[in-house]
Amino acid sequence: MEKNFKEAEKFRYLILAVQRQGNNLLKNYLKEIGVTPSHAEVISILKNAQSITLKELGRLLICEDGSPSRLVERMVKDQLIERVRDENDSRFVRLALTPLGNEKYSLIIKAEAEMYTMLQQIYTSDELQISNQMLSKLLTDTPFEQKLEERGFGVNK
Amino acid sequence: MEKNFKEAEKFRYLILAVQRQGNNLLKNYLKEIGVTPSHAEVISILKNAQSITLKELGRLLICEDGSPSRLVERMVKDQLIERVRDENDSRFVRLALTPLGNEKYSLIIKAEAEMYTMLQQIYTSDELQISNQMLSKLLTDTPFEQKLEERGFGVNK
DNA sequence: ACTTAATAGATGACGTGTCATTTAATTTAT
DNA sequence: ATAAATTAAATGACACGTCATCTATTAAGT
Repeated sequence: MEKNFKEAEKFRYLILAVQRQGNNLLKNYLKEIGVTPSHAEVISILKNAQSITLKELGRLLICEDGSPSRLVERMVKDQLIERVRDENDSRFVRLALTPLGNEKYSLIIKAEAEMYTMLQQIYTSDELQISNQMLSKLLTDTPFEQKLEERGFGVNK
Repeated sequence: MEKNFKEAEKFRYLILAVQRQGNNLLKNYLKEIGVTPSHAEVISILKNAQSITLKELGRLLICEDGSPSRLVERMVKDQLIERVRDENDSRFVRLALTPLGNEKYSLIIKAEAEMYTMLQQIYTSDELQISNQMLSKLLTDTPFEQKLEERGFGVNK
């Protein structure tokens, strides 16, 4: 067994740094659109799964766990999405993009594309795949594995 | 140029997921010690660089940027560290571990070692090195590159 | 039918990180 | 020597995520 944890410790901080750096980058790209990276994630999910419930959204979100009441609350206030009580079971709230939310979506796609392009300038296609495989290994048997699976980012996708 | 951003998008969410999963794991390990991952980072830095100033701490921290006044404030209240005004230039505040902070440090080391051991059970030594190289590439010419360098996690360390 | 259990979501309280501003101390310029 | 500029840290305001608790609605058990 390894008793030298230097590389492991380095990995820990690299993951933190890369996540924060990427988030800052995306935040800047999204700033002029007036949304945060979390907003962008919600809007993207809603675009691909209209009329989802709050609970289902929570199951799909990577940026937050538990029920995203607070995040949704803010986005409703910002007129990005709207809450609609379910007809059959009024415990559920179904979420939908507003016209404003739809407008933002097309802008978000462009901002994200810029970031992904930048990433592809640093990593070759092979490197990106290898990195994804390596990172995926760390999520085996964690709640995130299922989230990513349901989002279409599973191992064999 | 790639127009298919699927892998890049997957990478984005994998980084977020891995960071959050790792943070949750560490948070649980540290819970019984009564400190957070951020606390652990500060304590580790202070152990290796006694009598550092608040500003220098800010330069070294990965978990937060800017001046970590708030983080330090809470840790002082928790009696983990103490503030000492610099004799020569009383604008500066020098930070030092309290006896309690020192006690926590030895426990933190053990908790972190458990996590690093777990990581080493998932990754081979080679995989870990490759991952670190890959992640490091993303931080080229970013503020984090310098932080990691100063922390002893530079490219050739 | 009525009571109890389970479920979805909302809410209060809290810890946390960030930014802009303010305060205090030192350095520089005149 | 004095005034202005610079610097370190503290502080107020705010956005965010998490947890425990509460409310409302539906389902299950008797």
